[in-house]
Amino acid sequence: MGWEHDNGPKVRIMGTANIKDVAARAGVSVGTVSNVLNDSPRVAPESAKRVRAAIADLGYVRNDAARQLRAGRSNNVGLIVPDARNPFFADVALGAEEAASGRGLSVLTGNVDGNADREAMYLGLFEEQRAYGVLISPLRNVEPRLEALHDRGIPVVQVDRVARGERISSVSVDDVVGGRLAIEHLLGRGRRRIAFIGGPAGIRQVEDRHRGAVTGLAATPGARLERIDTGAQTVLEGRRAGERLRARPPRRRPDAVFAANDLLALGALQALVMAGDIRVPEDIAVIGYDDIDFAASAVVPLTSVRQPARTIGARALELLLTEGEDPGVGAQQIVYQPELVVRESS
Amino acid sequence: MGWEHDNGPKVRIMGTANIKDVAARAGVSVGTVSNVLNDSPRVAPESAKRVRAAIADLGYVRNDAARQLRAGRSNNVGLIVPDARNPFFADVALGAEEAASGRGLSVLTGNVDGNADREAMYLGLFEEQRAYGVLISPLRNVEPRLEALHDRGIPVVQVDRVARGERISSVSVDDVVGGRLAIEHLLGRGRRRIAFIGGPAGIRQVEDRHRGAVTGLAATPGARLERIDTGAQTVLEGRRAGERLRARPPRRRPDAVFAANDLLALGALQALVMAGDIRVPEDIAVIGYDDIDFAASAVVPLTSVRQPARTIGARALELLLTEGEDPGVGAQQIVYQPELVVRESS
DNA sequence: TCGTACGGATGAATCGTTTCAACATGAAGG
DNA sequence: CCTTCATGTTGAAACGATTCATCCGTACGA
Repeated sequence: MGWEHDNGPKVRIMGTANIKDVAARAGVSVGTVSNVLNDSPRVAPESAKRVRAAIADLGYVRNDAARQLRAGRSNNVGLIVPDARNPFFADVALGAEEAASGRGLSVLTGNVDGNADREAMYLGLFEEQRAYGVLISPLRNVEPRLEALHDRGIPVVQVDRVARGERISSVSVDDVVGGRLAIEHLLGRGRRRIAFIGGPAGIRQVEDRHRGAVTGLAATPGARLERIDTGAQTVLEGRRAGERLRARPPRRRPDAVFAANDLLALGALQALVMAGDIRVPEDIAVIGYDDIDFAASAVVPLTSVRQPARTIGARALELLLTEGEDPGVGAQQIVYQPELVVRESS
Repeated sequence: MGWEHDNGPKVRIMGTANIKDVAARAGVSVGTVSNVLNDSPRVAPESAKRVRAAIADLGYVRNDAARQLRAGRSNNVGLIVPDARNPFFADVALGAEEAASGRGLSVLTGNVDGNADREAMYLGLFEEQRAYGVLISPLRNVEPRLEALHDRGIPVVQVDRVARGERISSVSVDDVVGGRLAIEHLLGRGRRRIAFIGGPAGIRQVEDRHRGAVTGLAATPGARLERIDTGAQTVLEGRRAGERLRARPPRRRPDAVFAANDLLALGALQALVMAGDIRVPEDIAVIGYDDIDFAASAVVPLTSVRQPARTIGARALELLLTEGEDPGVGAQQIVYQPELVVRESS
């Protein structure tokens, strides 16, 4: 190459070295360096040592973009969650991350925060990045979009929502059953005027849980279900809904509240007991959904419908792997059953 | 090219089309397609229309790896959080995401879950990906690592921790002041035997808050601070610590608990009041840290030290931008002041 | 008529890695 | 001495987008 001597000005700025520089410094070819990087067995120990020394000297770090370009796909799994502030999804993420580590995959999470545009943005991002796969708990129905990813060779698994079509896999919990469990529990406690507090209409989880509640109610004559819509599924919105109930004259209040998730339930619970004139569960029973950690330490420990969040995340990632390895296998729908956790609030 | 006719077998499998295919189909050069993709002004409307039609027909999606390879950096900002289950970090993330959107950047979050290996893994990942920048709330001191990223041209901002060196920017809240605020509040309520419950020793936030507590205590003779170490900063660990306190004979119990974060505080609070023989705050006052949403809806609404989580995230991202645009500017250390939020638990 | 300016379009070079057919070397076997 | 085999190593091709010097027409002014 003609610059063995006078290496002063040839020194690259630290951190810009590429595989060629490493090869030159170690006195081997780029192919050999690449073999060392991917610890292929076909490298003599002596060469490997020199290569590793050169890497350390130059502060070389592999350029993943080039690697991906060549490979055609990346080793990142995209996880798209509707609301990172909901601990339920943090748990799902944890399950996925645990399953991914050790298999050379990394999970990168995109937080949609209830915004459909951002959901589309992250889907586009992972598509452009040719992610190894995508896990998504969609806000609304985006299956056409997901099938497009699938066709591009990016495995997709829907989390917390059963896929309608037959091409996308999913891992979920039966929310209709969960809603029914909740309502039957309240009915069993003698409650008849029940309020359902739920996030923006159209959100699948909300609708399914509501539907389950309606179903469960049908068998009991005289039982009523009122629906209170909220703008989002947050503690704040729950509090607002609770305040609206508290503002009513006592006899127009429900005798039980079923919230579509624990954030709403905790907010509502707080608003109800705040003034002290309403007792939970005596006057109004409250039940939530997800059984997040905070449910147990609420003003009144919260009855809730538990979902196996971590298991869901882990299982979803495993489905992704099987599809990634063998794209031929058909889609699978895995449905877990929810579990009622009774505490003092009901 | 010789295949204008007989386009049957030439049709690419949907989703594998590249920019050349688009160019061929639109009857223009790849350069022109690229110009359309990056909406450069130098394209005749007519050509642009044909290109867009071709893109739609072929289901073309840009390959980000190739784009990044050429560009030398990506448009993704990596956010590394120590514990996604702590709503505080979800809020920080939200702040960063809001600041990023609209500037063509996406935030991808890596959850370390208290595991230093995974922290290193995500740092390596974002380095290999040549991320636009990295925001990190480090578990322990990783500044050497961060400076390496910095030298490679990847801006780094430490979140929730003041940088020691002068090369890395940071956005944080003064945890020593926060610890002092908490302890002074408890002292002001007449408490003298205080227990500090904190995550694994060595975690910076824990140590700073503890240090602040010790400082605040010094002025009051007769006041004692006991330290109870936990293995992690979770609700569960907090509950365990609370149970240990409850198991003591009444006179050996503290008269106040200061927890290093709200998760610990909520767990401890729950354990303390569970049996009913301990009253909060009469027998034992409890104060937490972060003022997460759930603090207000706890068994006994929790007094806490508030940090402006969203602002921190947003500000950190802005620092990243200024460094990204002009790498010459020096590092900045932004420190916010914490704020005491008094509720019923103290 | 010639020169020039300008809006558009072109396509080869480039980014950094992996892959793989081909090659070099030495040892073992006939 | 000639094959055959195993073990390492080589380096050019390929991945797909962006960039930029160059080129093509056309219109306008002198």
